[in-house]
Amino acid sequence: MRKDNRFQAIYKQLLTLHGPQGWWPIRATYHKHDYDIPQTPEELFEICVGAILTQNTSFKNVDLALHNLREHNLLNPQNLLKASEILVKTCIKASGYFNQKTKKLLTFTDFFLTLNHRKPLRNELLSLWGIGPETADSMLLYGWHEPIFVIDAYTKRIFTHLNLIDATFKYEDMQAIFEDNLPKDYILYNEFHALIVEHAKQFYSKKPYGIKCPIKSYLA
DNA sequence: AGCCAGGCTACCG
DNA sequence: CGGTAGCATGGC
Repeated sequence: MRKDNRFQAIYKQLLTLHGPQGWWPIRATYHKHDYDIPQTPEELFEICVGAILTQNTSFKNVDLALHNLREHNLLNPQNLLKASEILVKTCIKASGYFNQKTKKLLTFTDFFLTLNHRKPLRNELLSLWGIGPETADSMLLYGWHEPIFVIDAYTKRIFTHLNLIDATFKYEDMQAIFEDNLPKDYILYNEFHALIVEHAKQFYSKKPYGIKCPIKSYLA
């Protein structure tokens, strides 16, 4: 099947508009031209924790939570499991849904330790309570450098607005459209998703969505 | 003062 | 199967 080259063209447009984003932030720092993150097991764990905490939550609030966890030396799987639930909840309070997210973190951390440094399968992540497709794919992409395209609310909003995907498609169907129309490239998927988020924050955060979106005139 | 944020689960018809 | 209430806080 031939590729729809509009997907890669939009990527290039977004990169020109916003510049490299350098996800995933580690210790609140974006690494604009460094795609070799994480570099240590603890950085990998921090990415996974951040992926859970950022569910339906701005990363600003997540950053406050990560800071508290770091202060208490809890960005470490063994220490996190040893800590009291009260302490964990207190640390992550700013990221919202702290009761649910504490349970999610502990469930995930149990599983993380059983990995013994191997990469998890997507289905293994999805089987965990509290890990859905976006969280699993974010971990696999940004943590384990698996070339897998992350679909989030912003991606759906922008690309349905641009009439490039059907709003009724399910997660994996939308993901397949991106992956079928793009080279299977970790760095491309890494940047593209980050650029989508930045672009959505600028042009698709409040209704009516996309009014001043420069990509629209480019496509037309 | 609302509305929104880098979702997921449980439960309903 | 699709649709949606509930979860919770901080920023703007």
